[in-house]
Amino acid sequence: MDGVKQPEEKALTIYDIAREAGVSAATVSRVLTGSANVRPEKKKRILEIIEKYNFKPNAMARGLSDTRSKLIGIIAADVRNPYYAQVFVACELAAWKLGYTVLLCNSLGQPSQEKKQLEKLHEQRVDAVIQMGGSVDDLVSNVEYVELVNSLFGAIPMVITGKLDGTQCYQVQIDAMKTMDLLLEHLIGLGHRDIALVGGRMNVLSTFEKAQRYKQILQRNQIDFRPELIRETGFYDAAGAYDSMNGMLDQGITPTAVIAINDFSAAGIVRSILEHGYGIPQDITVVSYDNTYITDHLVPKLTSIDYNYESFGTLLVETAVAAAERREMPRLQRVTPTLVVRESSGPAPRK
Amino acid sequence: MDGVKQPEEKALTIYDIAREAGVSAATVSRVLTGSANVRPEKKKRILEIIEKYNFKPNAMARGLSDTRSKLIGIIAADVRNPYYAQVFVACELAAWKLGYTVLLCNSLGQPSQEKKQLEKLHEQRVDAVIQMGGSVDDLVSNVEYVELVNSLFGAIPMVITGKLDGTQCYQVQIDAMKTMDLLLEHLIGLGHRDIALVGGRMNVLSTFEKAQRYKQILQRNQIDFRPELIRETGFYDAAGAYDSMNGMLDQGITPTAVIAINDFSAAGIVRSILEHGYGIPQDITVVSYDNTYITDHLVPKLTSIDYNYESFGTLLVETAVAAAERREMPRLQRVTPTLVVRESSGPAPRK
DNA sequence: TCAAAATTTGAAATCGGTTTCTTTTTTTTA
DNA sequence: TAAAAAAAAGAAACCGATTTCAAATTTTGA
Repeated sequence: MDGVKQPEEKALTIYDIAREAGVSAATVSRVLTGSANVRPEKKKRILEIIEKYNFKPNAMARGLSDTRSKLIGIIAADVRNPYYAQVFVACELAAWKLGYTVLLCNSLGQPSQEKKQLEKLHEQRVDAVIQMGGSVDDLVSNVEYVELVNSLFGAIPMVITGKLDGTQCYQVQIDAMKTMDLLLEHLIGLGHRDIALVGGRMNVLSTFEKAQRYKQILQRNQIDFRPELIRETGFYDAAGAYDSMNGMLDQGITPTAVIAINDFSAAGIVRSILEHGYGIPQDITVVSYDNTYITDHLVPKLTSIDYNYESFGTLLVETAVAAAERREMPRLQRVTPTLVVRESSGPAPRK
Repeated sequence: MDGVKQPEEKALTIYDIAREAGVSAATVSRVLTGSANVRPEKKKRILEIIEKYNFKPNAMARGLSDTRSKLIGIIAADVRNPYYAQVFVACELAAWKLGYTVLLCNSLGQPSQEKKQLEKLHEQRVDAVIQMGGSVDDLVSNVEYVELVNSLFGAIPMVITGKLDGTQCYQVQIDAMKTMDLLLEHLIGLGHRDIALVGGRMNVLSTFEKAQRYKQILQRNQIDFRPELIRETGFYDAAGAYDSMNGMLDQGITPTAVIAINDFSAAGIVRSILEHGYGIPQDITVVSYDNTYITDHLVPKLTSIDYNYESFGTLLVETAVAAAERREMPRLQRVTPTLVVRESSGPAPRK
């Protein structure tokens, strides 16, 4: 093969800069960190040399010496799900502003993978870990994972989007109850009373909370709760929701509105409804969670709950950094969602 | 606030392990790296202690000492685009298998950001960088970026998915010509002759190549090239393609097939076509690039070009690691795409 | 059984920064 | 102008691994 070999070349060190500037390494370091005074003319000279070679101090050496890597580990269930991608990008931006870099790991729904990744992040000596999805979203916490987190916790603070019983993790949650309040207020306001809830798994904290709130609000509005309108699919994908919705419609159960547990599920639900010959929203209204770009791509565009990703990501990172720097932070914080109304929701049809 | 402060706790070191095992740190290190023999009974004892405390060696210290961080930096245009997310996850999996961890940066289409990120990755002393999207996809390479890459190249090998003139970057490309061959073979085989190409920007290498090949293949099939059927939108999003497709249809130009430059664009095109009262694929066939889950979510499901993400990601990472380890690798490698036929493509309607 | 060879092991240097502790230089003030 | 105070800068230790080199131990074989 017409192979090519990468040239070997070592990067400059602080000593190279020091030599060229005729000062000691300590002085260069002081310029780099700004931790102490350096005579202006020397400082200028050193900065010029740094600039000239575009010198960047070795982060490993720096991190070793001050035991701070300036790295934040992020464990997400799967960035291919735009929900996680949105949160991730928001985190990256926020981290960048604070001088931190992010290390992303996708657990892909495998608890064993989460463990390995957390250990790997520890090995990299990340200053903090943010975890979203996976074990930290389960209603019943995974004992093994709890143990690992606890054994690491003194060294690595963790910020999670759900909960992990028996740990001291910082929690930044989206107010799940509030999301359901917004959706049902919207739907009931439009005259809907037969409202289905499709997708997800009830042993996921947020899904469970949503379902609980759903029942509560129906009751408060004197609407009978019909168990057959809640469809737990086990997944958060389109296929599961599609099958589930097909099942419901095939059984002759026709709600006037459907709440999809996320945008992926909404895609499957929309397909099922259209294939059954119903119009959206004339016959059936569809609303969803996450407000990813999918809401914009489907026909009709979806009414969806927005999590305000920018502030969500910012809060996650700020909490992580504060914890890393051993500043005081509330153990639990909540982000307020909003409702974005688009084409897929309309008044309930007359019976 | 009911604030909480993170406990301070230092992680174990190799010296702690050595002390407890009654050996020197060097011996522990030898067990960790497997670089030299250690008497079996000692090795066993040391491993037990490591296991007992779940000790993980400090990656910064290790990296400093052997000048290998075992980190691969990835600069992507935007993981919120599922195309990049798919490639990224494939890279992460491949990297993990080789013992590397990935650092993800989203350049979000800003060249200044790319520069900063590349410098940051250098600061972290990543062993290699993989870049997809942004400057490395431009037909005309950005001089400033080329300079930066060249100045860093001795220290950090780069693998890119496009090209960067004047650099020695390793290239792993998707065979763009082949993608167009597959699509046109499919469409022409179905009887289509009025085939539009919508979305993207011609100063992006892959898009340019696709358009070139498009003309070539039409000519080869004695089909007149109609310039008004190529619509450069400047973007790779749904909105741009939607506007563009609306423009085309409103002008009374009605192709029987439309090639969308990516799945996002396809979403916009589908919407436009449906809103104009045409059926897909009865009246107009739509095919797209990327084969992300979006193809599955739209109604109808999209026929799309698949890049075989797993092998693409694997090749990117293997090239990066080989370059990092100064092994010989071909400068240019290509990945072969395939066509996935779904509901959105059908025979050309009779005139 | 004992010297020679082979294998293990530990002490110390090293990687490239930061930081403490002195020493030197500069500035202030009497 | 000289002494005291303040500021700047260098030498050296340190962070936690790996690795070289030399010393100690074990194994081999005559």
